[in-house]
Amino acid sequence: MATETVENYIKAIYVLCRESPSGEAGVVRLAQEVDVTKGTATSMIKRLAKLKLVKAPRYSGITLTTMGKKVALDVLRRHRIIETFLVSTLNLDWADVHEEAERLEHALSPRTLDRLDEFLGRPSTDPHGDPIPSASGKVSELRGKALSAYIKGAKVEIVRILDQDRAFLKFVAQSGLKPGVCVTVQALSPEGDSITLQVKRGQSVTLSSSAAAKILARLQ
Amino acid sequence: MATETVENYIKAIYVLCRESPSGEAGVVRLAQEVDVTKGTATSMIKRLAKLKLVKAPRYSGITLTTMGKKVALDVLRRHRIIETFLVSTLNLDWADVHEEAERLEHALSPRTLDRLDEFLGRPSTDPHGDPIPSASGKVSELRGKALSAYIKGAKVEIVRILDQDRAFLKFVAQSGLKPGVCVTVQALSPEGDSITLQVKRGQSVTLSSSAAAKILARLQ
DNA sequence: TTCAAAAGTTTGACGACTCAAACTTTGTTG
DNA sequence: CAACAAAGTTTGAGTCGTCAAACTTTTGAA
Ligand SMILES: [Mn+2]
Ligand SMILES: [Mn+2]
Ligand SMILES: [Mn+2]
Ligand SMILES: [Mn+2]
Repeated sequence: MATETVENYIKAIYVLCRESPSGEAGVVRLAQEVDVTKGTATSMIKRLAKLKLVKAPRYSGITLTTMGKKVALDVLRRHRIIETFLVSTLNLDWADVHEEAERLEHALSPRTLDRLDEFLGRPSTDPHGDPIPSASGKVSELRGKALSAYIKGAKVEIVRILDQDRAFLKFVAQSGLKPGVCVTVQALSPEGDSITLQVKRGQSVTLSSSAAAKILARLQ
Repeated sequence: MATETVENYIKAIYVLCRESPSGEAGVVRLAQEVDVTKGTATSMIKRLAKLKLVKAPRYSGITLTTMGKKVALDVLRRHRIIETFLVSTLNLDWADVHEEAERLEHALSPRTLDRLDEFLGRPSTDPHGDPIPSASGKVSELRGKALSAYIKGAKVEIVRILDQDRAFLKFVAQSGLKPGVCVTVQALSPEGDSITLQVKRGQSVTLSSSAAAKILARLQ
């Protein structure tokens, strides 16, 4: 089995590859993500390559091998099932569960994970709207577009928040923008670089475009 | 915070001290318990002493400091609450949960532990009858005497199994001797070194004295 | 009392993970 | 194109946790 550290690097590489248009991860971003120096990240990447989990040509981008992807989706599945449990069963705060799951994801056996999944009713997304990979390693990442991509008057349902940052999540929850909530695009201001949403009758929220880009929604 | 390895050593030392009549742990037994060589255990003990978690005079017995005891009870609390959850909520097998808790016990934050404890209704013992230390670090170890200590005809209730070994736990469960069950001492055979119990009307079980010594019960 | 076996310690070495700091390559940009 | 910043790599060193094997101390039988 991959060590806890290895799992963390692989998961981070997976997420970075998703995010980047080139589909490759970079050393500096990876180092930031796992909170080590870039030298440390470089040496770990060499080890991951030896373990056949990544491909990393010298001075070039990092990508996961098929095996690496499998490990990443496995960790992600554990992470998201745990988050779901912490929120829906133990009533922990939406914004706090990421950190906790970050540790617990490495300590669950397959059997216990499956029992937990069963207990939760086999959920398809976690509390942030992130899709939960299946036990066989399949995941449907595509659901919804960024709030900033909709036109004025659009009635949409929030489906996913693409950010684990506690402060951001607190703000999102405060604004009543959790997944499942329906909102209307009230105004778009390219000059002001912002978007205004009507959450409920009489309650509206203004977000910067960069914030709106991290909130996915779908029509109706 | 103490590292996972440190927590495991401290917990093992606590348990060994409980078990031994002298109240002290030995290096060889400790090494067995945490599954390392005795040389490794010795060097770890030196580190634990530097951390002020144990007292360990050279060539003599190991004891926990007040701080060490606090750490041990904290880990034990986490371990037992997790075992309770795994059995009573996720329906995992009585005999399997020890291993699982052995890993999870190091990954729970105090807040999550408390929520879990609350969710479970603040249980006072785990599925094996082991007492759960309070959040403030108090525990009542004394409850019941070994089955082998009762006289013929005694009607007793099983309260605790002093062994985490899977095979033994499977056997105990098979025999219907889980905590909470009431049995009658049917026969004692000092020659045969065994004890026979009536579990239900018509169903009886014979145990060796050494097995019976690991099962605690109380009158009535 | 003696002395072997058991208990405990020391030594030298290793793998995993990390850092700081010096270094090399790559990609812009004037 | 030159040169410079950003990205990536290398080097040397340190901590943690571990082993095997040689060593020392304690202890309990003969
Ligand atoms: Mn993690
Ligand atoms: Mn999430
Ligand atoms: Mn453990
Ligand atoms: Mn137990």
